[in-house]
Amino acid sequence: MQEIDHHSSESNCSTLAEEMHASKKRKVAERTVVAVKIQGNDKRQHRNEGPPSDCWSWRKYGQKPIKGSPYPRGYYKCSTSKGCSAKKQVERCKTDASMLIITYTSTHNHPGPDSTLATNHKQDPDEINEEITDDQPTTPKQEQEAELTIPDQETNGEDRFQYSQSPFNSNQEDSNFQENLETSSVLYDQDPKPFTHGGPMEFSSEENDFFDELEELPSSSFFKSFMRSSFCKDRSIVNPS
DNA sequence: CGGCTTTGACCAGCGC
DNA sequence: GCGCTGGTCAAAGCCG
Repeated sequence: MQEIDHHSSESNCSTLAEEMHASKKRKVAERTVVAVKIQGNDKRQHRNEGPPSDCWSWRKYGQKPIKGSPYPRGYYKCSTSKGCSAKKQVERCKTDASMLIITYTSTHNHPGPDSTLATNHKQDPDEINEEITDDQPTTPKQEQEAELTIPDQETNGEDRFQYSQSPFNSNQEDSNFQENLETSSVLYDQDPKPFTHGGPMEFSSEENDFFDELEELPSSSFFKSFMRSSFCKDRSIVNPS
């Protein structure tokens, strides 16, 4: 993963970042990295580090031990739609077992889960929060738009999402981040509630629980648009590559 | 019975 | 060119 930068936890996952950088073995079209903090009450996570629910259905197709990490990485494909090429990799931060690093690859080529949201999320919601990175192009306007609207969300509907401090939380880091962007073409930034943002997302009580458990969710603007496109009714696929 | 997980094997990219 | 490592495949078993 060439484009990750988990400052997130400089303290937490510094090694992870290294690992990620080290693992730029495969050239991948587009990736979105999400750091998910798991809670102690998450049985599945603890048992098997199952994939945090993001409203899509995922089928595990592989697991590999990762060099330098005590935890294996799980490989998941989207099973919501047969032809969907969306995949994700789930691994634990080797320095912080409570952190899951989820790397989304490709995008869903079928209508968002919103339709399935209410009925299809068999995977229990886990908590997610994150920090994202991605090389997927998002229109500047979209990003701006998203960022501009965020403050509101931040101040009001915290009920669904709680983002903790992202590693890039400060402006300072943000600027540093920008620098990174310039050199790595990675997009980082954080902001609260990518899901609620944009609106039409409605979650079942189960989902709410899920979100209640969220702790930190720094997300990139791309992530926002990604999630939005992925989870919102009005949007379908962002990038059917 | 269908779908999912597990797991070993295989393939391919990258560094040396 | 070779070895290492990550990513995927596919068979077998499990579970609801």
